[in-house]
Amino acid sequence: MSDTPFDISHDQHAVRLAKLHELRAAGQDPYRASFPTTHFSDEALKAYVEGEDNAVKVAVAGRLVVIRDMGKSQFVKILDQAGILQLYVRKDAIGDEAYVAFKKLDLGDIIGVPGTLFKTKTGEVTVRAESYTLVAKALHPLPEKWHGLSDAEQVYRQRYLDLIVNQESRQRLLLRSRIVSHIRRFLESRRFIEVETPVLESTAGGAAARPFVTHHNALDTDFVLRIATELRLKRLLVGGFDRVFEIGRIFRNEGVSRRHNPEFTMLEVYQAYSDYRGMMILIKDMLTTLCTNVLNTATIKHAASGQEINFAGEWREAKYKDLVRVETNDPDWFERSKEEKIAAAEKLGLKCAPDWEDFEVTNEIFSKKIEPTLIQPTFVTHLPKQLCPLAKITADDPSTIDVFELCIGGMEVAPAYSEQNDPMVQREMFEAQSGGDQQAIDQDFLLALEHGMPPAGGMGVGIDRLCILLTGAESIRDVILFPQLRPGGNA
RNA sequence: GGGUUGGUAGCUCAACGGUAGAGCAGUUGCCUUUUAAGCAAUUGGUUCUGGGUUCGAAUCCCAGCCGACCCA
Repeated sequence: MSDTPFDISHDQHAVRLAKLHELRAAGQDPYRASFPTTHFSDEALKAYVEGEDNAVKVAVAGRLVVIRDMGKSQFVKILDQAGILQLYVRKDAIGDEAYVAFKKLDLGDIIGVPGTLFKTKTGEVTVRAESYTLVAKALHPLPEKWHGLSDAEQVYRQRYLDLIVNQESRQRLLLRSRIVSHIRRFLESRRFIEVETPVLESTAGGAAARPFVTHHNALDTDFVLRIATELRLKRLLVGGFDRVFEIGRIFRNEGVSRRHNPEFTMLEVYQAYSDYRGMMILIKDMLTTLCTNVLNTATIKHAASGQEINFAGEWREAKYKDLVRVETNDPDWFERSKEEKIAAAEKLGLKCAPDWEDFEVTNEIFSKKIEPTLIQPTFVTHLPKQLCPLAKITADDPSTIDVFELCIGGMEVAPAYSEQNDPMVQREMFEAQSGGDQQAIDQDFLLALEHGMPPAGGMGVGIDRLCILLTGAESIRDVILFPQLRPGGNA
């Protein structure tokens, strides 16, 4: 900026603003309304005909992410949704005036380029530019090209920068999109219908969790954000929608951690006339086809343990009580008193609160000592009935329910039940759980059950956790585009 | 909520209590098939904020803000 009275060469934002004003002064619009493209970058690469340089015409557009200036020609790379594409821009091809302007472009600018495909001497399919259009000027510099953006806070707060500059992030989040898409297609192919149920509810049901509370002004009523979609979807079973699913945002007002975001995505599936055994087949088919169709592999590397997780072959099935008996090395564990259980749990290095119920002590052992060791896909079946009031009681053991928890990579990925459809039993289980608090019971749901709900298998799949597993991510924040952070911050 | 740890140039990172540096990016030159392109020159700082200790603080102490990890 030699004609600028002050030296702004150190201030990249000011330099870019000056270029913007220069363009406007020359009568050009640095923010175009549109630019017609013919190919995404991957399509352009495929469209090249081997040995026939400059035979195929394309028009591509994207963000400038690499500029290699060699005087009278430049190699640049643009990034679009599909990936990165190289362009070759020659002074003698686009004209002197346009070339001078092209040299003033900055990394981060978005350009549109018509041209022809050729292969460079190093074998990279490249667009030979015939002209170019600046379609959107970037006023801020991109993060460093080699290391990318590594400040976790900025990665989450300015995800758009992370997506531009960190290709692993980009790939991981695109993969999430494909995973969700596959799940939809898989279920639809089996005649499940996708439905949408309310996020705002009067009572939070279907799970045990603290809800977010909000207020409706016109109705002057408090609502809670849903903590599960279960009770709504079962009403649809009553209504004759025999196979339904919802991929819905769930909100739980609890801590944030590597495994928890206050809002997360849950798939819930219900299939009338099936049961938890039917859900086993469904989830296994869903995950194995997901692996073959989306990941193109039957095994994935488990980031935390380094083990290979194998989705092919038979999946292990184990009863909850058997796993606990083995872990505690006590065949009579379930005959012990609560005090004996607490003593044994503390010997295993666990802390138990004195006000815990008997089953909570056992479950602490399960979730802290057993679940983390279940790396290969494992169906844990027949959980104690206190853990879920919405499932059918096991016929030959009234202390357990007909359910499984699918554990993979040491995490609970999908719980499934034979759904309770006896309205009398359901009411008793709700009352036992709520401790007599009638307000906490969803009376309308019970009324629906009294109209007759077909027997059904139901299942919940934590989409975020599934994505952690399948993408090898270390944190839930890495598979959520915009994870929850405190407002404000430095970025 | 508790413990540990971090915040320095646009980005990635250095700097024993003693003049705050490098690479990339930027700016100015050279270069018409490059691959983190190259060569030469060069600009750029409220060291997160506020207190304190000290002759002197990016560095030590206290508080706060925002993260990360572990635990509850």
